Amino acid sequence: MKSRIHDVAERAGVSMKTVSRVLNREPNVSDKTRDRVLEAARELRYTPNLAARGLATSKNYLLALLYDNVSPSYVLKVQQGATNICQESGYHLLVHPVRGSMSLTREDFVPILERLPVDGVILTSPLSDNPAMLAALDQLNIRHVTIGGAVEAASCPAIGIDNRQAAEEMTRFLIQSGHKDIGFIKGNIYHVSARMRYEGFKAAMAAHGLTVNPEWVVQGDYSFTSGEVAARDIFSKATRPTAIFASNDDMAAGVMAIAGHMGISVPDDLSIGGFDDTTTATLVWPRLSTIRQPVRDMGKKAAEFMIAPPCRTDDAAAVKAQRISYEHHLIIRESTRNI
Amino acid sequence: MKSRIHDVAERAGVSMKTVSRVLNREPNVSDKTRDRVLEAARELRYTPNLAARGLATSKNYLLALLYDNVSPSYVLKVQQGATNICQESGYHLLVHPVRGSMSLTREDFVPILERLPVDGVILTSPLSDNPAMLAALDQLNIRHVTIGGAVEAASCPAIGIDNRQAAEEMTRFLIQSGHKDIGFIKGNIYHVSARMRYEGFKAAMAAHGLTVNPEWVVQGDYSFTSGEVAARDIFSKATRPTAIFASNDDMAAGVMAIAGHMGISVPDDLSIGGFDDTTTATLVWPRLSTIRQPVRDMGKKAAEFMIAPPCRTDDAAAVKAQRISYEHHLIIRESTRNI
DNA sequence: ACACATATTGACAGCGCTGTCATTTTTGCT
DNA sequence: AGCAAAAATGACAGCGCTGTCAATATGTGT
Repeated sequence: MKSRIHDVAERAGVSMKTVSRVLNREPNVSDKTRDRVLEAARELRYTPNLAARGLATSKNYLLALLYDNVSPSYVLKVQQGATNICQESGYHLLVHPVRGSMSLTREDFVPILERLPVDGVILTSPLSDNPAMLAALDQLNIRHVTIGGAVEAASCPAIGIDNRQAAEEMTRFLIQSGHKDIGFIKGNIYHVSARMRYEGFKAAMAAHGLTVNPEWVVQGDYSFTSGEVAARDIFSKATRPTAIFASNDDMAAGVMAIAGHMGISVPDDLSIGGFDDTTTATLVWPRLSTIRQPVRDMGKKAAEFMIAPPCRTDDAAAVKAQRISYEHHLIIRESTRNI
Repeated sequence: MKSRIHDVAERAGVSMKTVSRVLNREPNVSDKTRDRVLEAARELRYTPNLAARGLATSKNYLLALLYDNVSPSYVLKVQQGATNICQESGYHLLVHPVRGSMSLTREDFVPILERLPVDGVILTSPLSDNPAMLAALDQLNIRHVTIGGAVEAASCPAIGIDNRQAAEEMTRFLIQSGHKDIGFIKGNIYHVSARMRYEGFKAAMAAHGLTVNPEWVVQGDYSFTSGEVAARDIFSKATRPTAIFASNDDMAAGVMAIAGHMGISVPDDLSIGGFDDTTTATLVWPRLSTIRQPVRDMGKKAAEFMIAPPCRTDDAAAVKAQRISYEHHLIIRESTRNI
């Protein structure tokens, strides 16, 4: 039924070790032998036994993707990218939700991580910036990479975008569309990305000599509902902004829902900007102008980092090469207009 | 650093085999010994080596969740349920997208499945009803369970809801709200669920002596965009229905977008019913009336089936117990109203 | 043709665990 | 107490693979 390396070796007339060498692309195998082995393997539909290989090499050929509470489409895209790369390298991806990560301590994470039989962990925001998680990973000496967290200051491979600059760009776009009265909905306080986006917003406003009306700046948590709450809050003030920049799409959708509810027309009475270009952005009507990040590519790159042999931590250049800021793109749709 | 079963055995003053027995909850261990072993294991922070265990038992302690193109929130919920159960049993979940599954043949699936080092596969719709996939699974003798496919006729453990009855219920609700002119948007033709929902719709209409206007029945594919296209189509006819039942939430959202675009007010001019109660349903405004299925529970049950020892296929009662129809619930929100 | 360096190949142990089966201990009963 | 049956425990092999290192084949320079 299931063929072993032994069978392939016999069929090819070589030793098991030679088969192993061919299969693992080790050097020092003559071309003739290699071909013979590959053919035998193909004929026997041989596939290596992961467990045995793992036992012998003390590798698991498994990566874990950890997430908490991010939008489904975001996780799924990261997942797709990572899975792609894993497949190419004979790895597999374990997906693991972590609930309520923000109230967990290092001691809570350790047992979770301990029983994850993986060679590397991919963290998505807000886990990316969770010091307890990072400490647990370090303690257990598990390789990891973060997505969507702080990139510059990262103590491990980190992948993200320049949230500050992206938020500036969106804000600038709104300003250039004629908006002066712009509201802002802040994201989850635990996400570094949320802070950076707010910074970017303030910077762009200041750069154009506009003042930020504190009544129109509301704390959200990246959820649709928090967007609704924030919108209600803003609309309850004496004056109304002509545009609202929500720091993610879900919250922007929340604003839109409330606007719809209150008979405020988007984009005629109110322009709305989002962030992330998740499926939500095109699901609502009018569709959201937003910032797109190459999430799938980020997932790919993360998996690549985890699969590649670890770079020596004393090689500063190599370490730095593991901190990557991807390009973002401003996507203009129907939720914003010139005034 | 990493402790092995050997260390635990030494510390507890017993043989490795006894430790193994305790850890695997095998019978025939005295309580005193068990306690001693468990304590030793705890002190040493012992966690079993999956690879070694897998090699010895020729099990992998891994399940795979295969999906193609379903809505992200749906997959993620199934995933959460399955992961829960896996964790309890020391299993792990591999998540694996399969793109364009409908044009793939058995020969295409075999290599994909072959290199999946798992003990069981969980299929979500439309994979659940894909004969090529099921054939490949059978050929490779891989245990599997389907979610959201046909339940009654299934040749393997199958989990779902009664789509027909659920669709009837939604239709009945619309009719009882005073609607007589009801349009229907059909789901992806490859999904058995889509056919059943359409059947249910027709049945309910017939049961109330209402005729289905073929101009208002449009083929969709479960995507948001197809909902938009279908809506445009329906709205281009001479007369307009007072309600549209889209066979999933994404398409319903598409209808809503077009309605918004065309100045058709929901629910005043048009009631819209969805299906699935995904996050989309509460993301749009007005929120969708829809049918909720216990997706997370279904994921849990699926994992349970795969982890439990296989039931003898000659035991008809046990086989039948592996075909489960969950209860659904009609959720009434703001997208529908009495007329 | 020879000695030597280099490239290729193979024998074998052992990764950490569990299944089998033999051995020892406990229990129940007369 | 004495015996058989049952329960608890342990010794050991081996799951399928790769790392180590020794053995063999091939090539090079004289």
